[in-house]
Amino acid sequence: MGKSGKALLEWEKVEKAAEILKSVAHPLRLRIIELLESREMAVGDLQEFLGISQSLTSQQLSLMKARGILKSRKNGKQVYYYVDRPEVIQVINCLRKC
Amino acid sequence: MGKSGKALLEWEKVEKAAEILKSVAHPLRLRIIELLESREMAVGDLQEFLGISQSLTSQQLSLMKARGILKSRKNGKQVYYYVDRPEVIQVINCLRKC
DNA sequence: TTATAGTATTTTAATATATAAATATTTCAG
DNA sequence: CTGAAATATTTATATATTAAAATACTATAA
Repeated sequence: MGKSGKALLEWEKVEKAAEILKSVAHPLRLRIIELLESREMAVGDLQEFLGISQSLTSQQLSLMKARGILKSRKNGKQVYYYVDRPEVIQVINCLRKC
Repeated sequence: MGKSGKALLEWEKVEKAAEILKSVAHPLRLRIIELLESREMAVGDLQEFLGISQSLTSQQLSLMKARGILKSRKNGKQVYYYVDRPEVIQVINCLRKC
């Protein structure tokens, strides 16, 4: 089994990983991802669930969408968001275990 | 097996988790944790390995120590740092797999 | 002691993030 | 069309983070 330790991430990947972590390292955003883990949800429902303003909800969603964490789908007047990056769910599961 | 989804984290825990993620969501800090994953290291060695200034090295280490991610041990003039929170290593392993 | 190697802290300036508030856009019912 | 519901964007302000530079601290050798 060759060398003892695991290989380090390349620097570019470290930066990418840090960016993903940053996108998620916020209480509201973590909660949003938890909520979206099992099903897609419309903005309004998320907003109600979180008890925060419409614009704050939308801002957080846009941020995560821009960084590739979430995707969205339009249905009439509603916009449904869902997780597009399974690894962030894994990360949260890691944390949940602690 | 009762309910279908997993339970959401309590709000306090969400905040704590976000704080931990934030402490780690930075390329230099991620790299430092990777380096410390298998062994403790002295500040000077880390500094050389990372190719950054002494004070930046120390600042990052202090930050993570203050947040409970790292601990340190003094030996003469040197200070050795090591990871005190195994879960952050797991999180990084999650990311490495992607 | 004193000099120095190793580390830590403080200060500062630039940049980024968080949030609220106001405004804009889109879609559909009527 | 027009109005209203749902969502998005913009703007402004407060706060936090980043990183460099300068300075301070601490342990040891001499």
